[in-house]
Amino acid sequence: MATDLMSNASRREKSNCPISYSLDLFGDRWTLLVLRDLILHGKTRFAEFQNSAEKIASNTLADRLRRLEEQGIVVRNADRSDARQKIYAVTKKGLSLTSVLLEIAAWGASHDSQTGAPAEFAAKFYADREGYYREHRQRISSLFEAQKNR
Amino acid sequence: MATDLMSNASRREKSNCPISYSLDLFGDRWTLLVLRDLILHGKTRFAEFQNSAEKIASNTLADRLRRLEEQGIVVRNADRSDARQKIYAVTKKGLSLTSVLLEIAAWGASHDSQTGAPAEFAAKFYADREGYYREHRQRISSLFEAQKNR
DNA sequence: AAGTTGACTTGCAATTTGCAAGTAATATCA
DNA sequence: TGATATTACTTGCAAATTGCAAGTCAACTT
Repeated sequence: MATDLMSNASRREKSNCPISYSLDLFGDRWTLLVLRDLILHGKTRFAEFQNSAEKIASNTLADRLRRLEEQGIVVRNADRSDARQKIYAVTKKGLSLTSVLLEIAAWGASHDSQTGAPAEFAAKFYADREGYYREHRQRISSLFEAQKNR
Repeated sequence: MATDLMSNASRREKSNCPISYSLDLFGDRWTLLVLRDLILHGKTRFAEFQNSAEKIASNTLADRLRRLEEQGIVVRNADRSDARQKIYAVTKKGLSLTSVLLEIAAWGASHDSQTGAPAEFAAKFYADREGYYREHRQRISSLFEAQKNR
């Protein structure tokens, strides 16, 4: 599997567009799902990511985690009480992708008639994004704090 | 090239997650760049998309436009004054992806030291998203209005 | 000491993508 | 009016990415 950073985007010509830059880092089918698990579901271990409903392959997961780490979006630490386990957590840079995730979630929730998201979610989010962030900041940033104290 | 809808996501197990749903539709290296060109740069023709700095291959572009059309995110109309040309435009559903694009752009602009985005963009956007949307709504929705009147 | 667990890696087949070269239907030019 | 351009694609093939199943290997657990 791809070892060098950027191989994900190696075929695309460079541009100075910030959207293109972002997509080089997370514009693929899996990266944002891993970040969703980290940021919104509080998952921290390899096996937990594998257990998500979408069933990412272990080699792809390893590759995505490696890239995210190389980009400073996640950090990998050994678990103190069990050295086999590695604990993944988002950095501040990674946490700042929360609004991207929520925006994508709100769009999906509004357009997927089969969505599993709570019925009010999208409406509440669109009506007052800042309010929504404020309301959930505690929960979201607590994940980050937990990681800092390791 | 993939002809049937969803082949892009065929390998991923279904889930009821709205993020997963969204990524099935635009979680790849090219789709959001096409939407960027449509929504933020006002491009409307096949050749215009091909001319963007990232140099999408023509078969991939055709495939992405086809999928977006199948999903009701863009519409394709013949140009009245030149039947060779097709005019692509976003629908309301497509236009509602603007906030996703801007959120991704702001993140990229904040983290890419080489970004071509104006220096104040990300700061202004993060300081007051609603204000930013309000300020640019005219420009953005005019693209939509132009399409509606065809 | 033997078995289990967790986090990966490896090999190979199936898919997707990029590249270069078509093709087909207009439109424009001489 | 016939020849040449344009525009929006399609096609064939090579290269890159992904998924799947089966390891590997160090650290627990019993």
